[in-house]
Amino acid sequence: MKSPTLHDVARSAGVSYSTADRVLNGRGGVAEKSAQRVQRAIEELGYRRDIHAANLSRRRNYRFLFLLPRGDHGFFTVLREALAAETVRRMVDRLVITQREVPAFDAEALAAALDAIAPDDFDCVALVGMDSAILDSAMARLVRARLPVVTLVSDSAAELRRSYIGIDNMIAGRTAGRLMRLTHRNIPGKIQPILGTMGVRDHRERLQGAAEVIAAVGSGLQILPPIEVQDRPEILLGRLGEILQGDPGITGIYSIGGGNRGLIELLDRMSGPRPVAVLHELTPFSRAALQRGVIDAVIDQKPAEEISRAIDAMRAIADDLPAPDSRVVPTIYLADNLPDPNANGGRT
Amino acid sequence: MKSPTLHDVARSAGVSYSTADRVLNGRGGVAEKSAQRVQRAIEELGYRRDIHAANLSRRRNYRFLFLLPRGDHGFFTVLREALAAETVRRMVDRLVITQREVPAFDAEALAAALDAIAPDDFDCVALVGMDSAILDSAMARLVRARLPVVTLVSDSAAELRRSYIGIDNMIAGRTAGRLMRLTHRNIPGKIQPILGTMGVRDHRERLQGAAEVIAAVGSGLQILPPIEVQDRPEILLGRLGEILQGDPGITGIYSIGGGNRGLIELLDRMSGPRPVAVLHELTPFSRAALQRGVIDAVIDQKPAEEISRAIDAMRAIADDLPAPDSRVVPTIYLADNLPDPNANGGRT
DNA sequence: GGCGAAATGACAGACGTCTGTCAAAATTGA
DNA sequence: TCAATTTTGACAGACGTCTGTCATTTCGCC
Repeated sequence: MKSPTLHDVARSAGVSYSTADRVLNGRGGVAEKSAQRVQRAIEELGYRRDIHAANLSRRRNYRFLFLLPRGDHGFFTVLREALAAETVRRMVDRLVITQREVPAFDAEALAAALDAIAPDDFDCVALVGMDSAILDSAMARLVRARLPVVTLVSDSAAELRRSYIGIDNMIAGRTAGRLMRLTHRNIPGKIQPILGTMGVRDHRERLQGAAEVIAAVGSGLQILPPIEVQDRPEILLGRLGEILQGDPGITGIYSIGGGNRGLIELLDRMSGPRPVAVLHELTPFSRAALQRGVIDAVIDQKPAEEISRAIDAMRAIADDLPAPDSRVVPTIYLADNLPDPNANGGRT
Repeated sequence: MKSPTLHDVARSAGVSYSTADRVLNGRGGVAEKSAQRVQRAIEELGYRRDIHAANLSRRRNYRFLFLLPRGDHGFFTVLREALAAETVRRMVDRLVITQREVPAFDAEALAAALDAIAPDDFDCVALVGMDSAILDSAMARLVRARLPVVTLVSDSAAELRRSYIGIDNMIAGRTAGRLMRLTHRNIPGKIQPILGTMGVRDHRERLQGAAEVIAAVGSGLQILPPIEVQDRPEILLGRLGEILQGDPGITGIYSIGGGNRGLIELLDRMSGPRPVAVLHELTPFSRAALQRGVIDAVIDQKPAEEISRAIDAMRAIADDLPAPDSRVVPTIYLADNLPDPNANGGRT
């Protein structure tokens, strides 16, 4: 009934506890054949080390560092809050989580933050990846110092990071495209994509995914060249305003990332029928817009779930278990299936 | 840096470890003022008992029993598999989970299964609720025997169960309704609901939710009287076949529960444009149908997540912590955002 | 057979908590 | 004031693992 202990293993292998321990923890100084007998006993008995007893004994804490983008960017705020909630919830499990803020979209600053880490202070680091050679080499330095790194929300340096936790942006884009097709069923239309900048891979991928689905033969839909708003609401208001005026045939707007607030403002001011609007990331703004019917759908990557899974992955890494990548499936929120805003999103 | 131990608390309160322990574990025989000093010290130091050390010491396992419906009903199969996966994943956390199967939709059998439980063998029981006085009284007996119960997927006896983990079916129905409106945008249409039986509260609630949204003023949509298929595919094939023949104005089908396979079969055979089809529960069947474009959307309650949260709730109950209800938000799957079928769904 | 090195076993003390026992101290009541 | 209670403290052994020390045994080799 009860699971075997290392003492049981030792007895079954006909060796002393000390020897079994030396094998289990790879301390060396064990004859080959003894080691094999211990290994066999472990397998036969189905021994699993009691990780909690082990952690107790070694006074071990899991010290994780999260480097999260600063700023009132809606999504990052949600992400930081999710981490804060998870930090206290996981304290009981010996998780000591440190949250540091770094400037958003600034690879050099992130690299500098990495360089400032004392590798012995943490067991694993999580960061939001970016395409940048400077960041890559900073990550390489960390990894060389034996501090594992995982990427969160946005991947980078796939050979260096131990795990990526986030959505597949191509899938997110396809999902948006599918929503456009469903809302258009046989009716021809034009979809206007809006994005921060084509310089961000995540945005490019979403656009590509959406384009694949929207422009498929028989969809009757056409996807227009994207507007780049560079995170500046006035650009959005101006350019999109013009375009909508000039072409009343626009039946859908896909906001790929950035500029949600400006877009919502513009839609709020529109009179008469408005295009179908699909946005990314559930924030207080997009939630309110959904609820008052100004937009139709929000595709969300569930930051709370990403945080929770990232922590799981980091713990697996710290415990030397295989940590699989964790692809989060983007979820679709409509006006009716919004999560309870008070719930801490992730779990319970 | 490191968190205080009960020894620290005792020292700070000026009492012995024994006394602090007596207070912490409510063993009695402690003078009121000593108890207060200990309590104050606990608060001042922010003491949190090390639950893992405690469990180690008391040789404690969390013994949970799940009573899950038997049968190849797609959803229940997924649910059982999710539990099996979670059972092994959580073994490391001292969770000993027993899974027993009971006949599906059979309140008396479920009640009998409850009566057969030895209350001392488990720390908490999870079951899929049903409206039934017999079940209620069996639950009452268990609760009186000090064995807490949580409901999963479907609620019942809200005063007896300690926690409900599942979706709000009204919300699920509204979400389906919203999908119908989005796919119809201004185009009038008729929506045909299909359900197992009006005798199941979950189905009634979904229908009601959908009706609220579909029949709202200005939607241009009409909701037809539901077809009850009683889980018998031939009824569905016959009745729905007739109806579709007779009324080509049907533009949407909402399958509320049960009969998915029959519906998919029928849609597969249809030629020409088909109505919008929204189903519940992701199963191998509905997934395949989504992928080949025979249906448009699946509303899923994420069984793996429900299982995971149920376990969390049960553990909280066993540890005497408050266990909040956990409303799972129904999620929408389209052809493009399907989860990886190999992933164990829930976590990691 | 004897030497050195390698391998092994035996302990002990720790981690933070639980549980039981027993004696000493403090408090209460008559 | 004394006895009966109540309260308290001290201790020991446990849970399963880690870690270090030290003595003993075994082995390979000359």
